[in-house]
Amino acid sequence: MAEAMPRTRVGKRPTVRQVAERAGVSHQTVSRFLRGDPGMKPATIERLREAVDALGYRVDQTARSLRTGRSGVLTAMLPSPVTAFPTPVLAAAAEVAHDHGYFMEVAVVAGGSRERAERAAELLESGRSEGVLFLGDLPDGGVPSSRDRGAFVLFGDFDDQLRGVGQLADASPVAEAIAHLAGLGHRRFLHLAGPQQWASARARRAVFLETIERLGPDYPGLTSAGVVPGTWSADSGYDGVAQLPADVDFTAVIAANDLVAMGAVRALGERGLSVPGDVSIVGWDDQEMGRYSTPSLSTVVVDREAQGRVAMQRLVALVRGEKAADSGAQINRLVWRESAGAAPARGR
Amino acid sequence: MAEAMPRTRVGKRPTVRQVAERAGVSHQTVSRFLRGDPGMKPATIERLREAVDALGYRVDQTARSLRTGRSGVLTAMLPSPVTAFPTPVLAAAAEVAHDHGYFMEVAVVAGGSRERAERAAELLESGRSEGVLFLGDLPDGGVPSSRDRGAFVLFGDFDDQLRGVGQLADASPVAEAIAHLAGLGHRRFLHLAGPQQWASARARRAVFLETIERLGPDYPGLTSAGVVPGTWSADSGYDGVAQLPADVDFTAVIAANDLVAMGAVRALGERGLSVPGDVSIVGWDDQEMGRYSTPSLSTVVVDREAQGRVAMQRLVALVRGEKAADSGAQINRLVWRESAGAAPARGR
DNA sequence: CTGTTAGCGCTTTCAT
DNA sequence: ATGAAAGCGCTAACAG
Repeated sequence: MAEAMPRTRVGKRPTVRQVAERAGVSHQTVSRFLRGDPGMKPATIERLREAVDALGYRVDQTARSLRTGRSGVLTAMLPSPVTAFPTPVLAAAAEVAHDHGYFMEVAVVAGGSRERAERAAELLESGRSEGVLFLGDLPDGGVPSSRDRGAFVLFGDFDDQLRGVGQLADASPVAEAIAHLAGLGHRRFLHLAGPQQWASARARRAVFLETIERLGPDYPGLTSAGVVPGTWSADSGYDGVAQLPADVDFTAVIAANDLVAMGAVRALGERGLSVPGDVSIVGWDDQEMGRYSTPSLSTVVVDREAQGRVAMQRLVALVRGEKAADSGAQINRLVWRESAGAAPARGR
Repeated sequence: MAEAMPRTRVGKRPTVRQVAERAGVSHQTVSRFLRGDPGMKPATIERLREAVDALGYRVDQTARSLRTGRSGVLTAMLPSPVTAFPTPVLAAAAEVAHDHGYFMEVAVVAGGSRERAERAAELLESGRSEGVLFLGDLPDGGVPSSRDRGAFVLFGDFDDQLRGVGQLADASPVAEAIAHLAGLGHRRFLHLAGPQQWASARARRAVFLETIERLGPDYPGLTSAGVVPGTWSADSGYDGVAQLPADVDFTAVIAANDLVAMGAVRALGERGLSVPGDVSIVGWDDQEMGRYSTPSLSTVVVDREAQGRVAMQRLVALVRGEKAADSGAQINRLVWRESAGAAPARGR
């Protein structure tokens, strides 16, 4: 029962030497062939191609890595208590990695940012990975900057939705939304903020406050009705509104994301406030469901592919010791749907 | 400018020999220590622990893999044109892998099932991974059963939502939903089916038809108003209903998932039909937004953690040549919310 | 343009 | 309970 299985390696894979023998060359020449060495006699190449095919030979990546000291692997690291992750981000990143000759693996790490930093160090120092891309909230105590073994770490300046954080401008759609709504007559804005350990949540909150301040002179009466702390969940949006004191007055809500917005819409309804009749609301993410809900949600469309691409380009550049090209791609775009409209007539 | 970076290995990592020297033992003994060999003198152990700590030594996984022939890596493979993937599934799988001493990597592969099968073979045969877990729709032409190099492949009998497919019973909530709704007076059921290359979509469709048939005798007049082919998207649900001929008569809809359900709700509304006043509808997935939408969606709650766990347990068992324990966990649970209710009074 | 010689860092016999 | 020798499959150097 507990007899250890023999673990018989059924069909040992062929090695360079076997290929060499079959092609009538030295194993070294095979190696050259495998790496696509430019200067080789066409005849030799042909014989080698034949031998490789016939034997079904594949390079042993482990052996190659041992010798070269490079694993050819880059890691995207996800925090685990995130319910869903947009695969377009990952797919785009993987594609970029692939184009540069790397294999991208994803590590899903449960626990806090400490655990992730730890795992990253482990991956790097054990030689499994050459670089780590931190997705999600930032590791608290910074990032292990272990440069040993040629390993690099791209500091996690990409956020949950992979919002770039370097440029605070990335939360600019919040400013845009406020300006637009102010133009429609709205004056009192509420912000349902996301979890502040996430850089994107912080950015949105900051832009919210700053914009209200900045636009004040242009729109007399423009004020913040408050910033309600919360999470990324629909519950949070619902509770945030439901637990608001009765005298809080507002006609526009900037929600941390679409889920929060959806929760808020329901809570508003239960308070007898209709959207967009009494209150306008804007989310973030362009979740598919929000396009068909009633009301459909005004939101910020995020270019997930671009996020993944940009992030991975930076990591690849870093690992190679090059300088990352600063692609100024426009990643976020505000779209207006049913959940936002003109401010209600004055006087309640 | 274009000067190739020297790629100086800044701080070459210490090896077993350095540790051995410092601890005054042979490199061999270090190896034993690393693998936790039981029979060792406590004093030696202590000296080794000290040396390892002091030098900041970490095992070189690449070298170890080369020698042992086992990479210690298992791969979860995701198809790429899937907008979002529930991380709980991945997290649970990763945890199980970890508990068994494996590292789980995720590979996001763009393209069709052919590309994924190809990539799997590559991973296995190159020795990077010891086993692959196919998530998402099934590779068309079966799976590469390469047993070389001790590699195994868990055939992808897990679906998009990781619905186990072996037991068709897994779509049983559909049967349950129909029975419940029939009890509430519904007689004409419409099915908005998911993409049929996904096993779970096929299963739901099959159970739908089979249940209507089976329950016919108990509920006179019970019939299918049709099965509308579609995808997993909200668009699909919307179009499916919007393009229905005017004379199609039904009071209950079984949707492929929540997105489809949400799209359908809107299309119904535009046809002048209210949910659940005129039509009841049930989705699948328990998407967070559906809990707060108006109407909130009746749906099937899926235990994502259980799915990930079960899947990985099977893979680990397979790789080790053991037999997988058939955990009969209850994974799906129907919940009733606002979108479903009694059938409207007869006679339209 | 191709072959020979070493050796990456570790673990696995086999001694002692 | 520990040490010595050998080699996993590959590529980097240096010859030829």
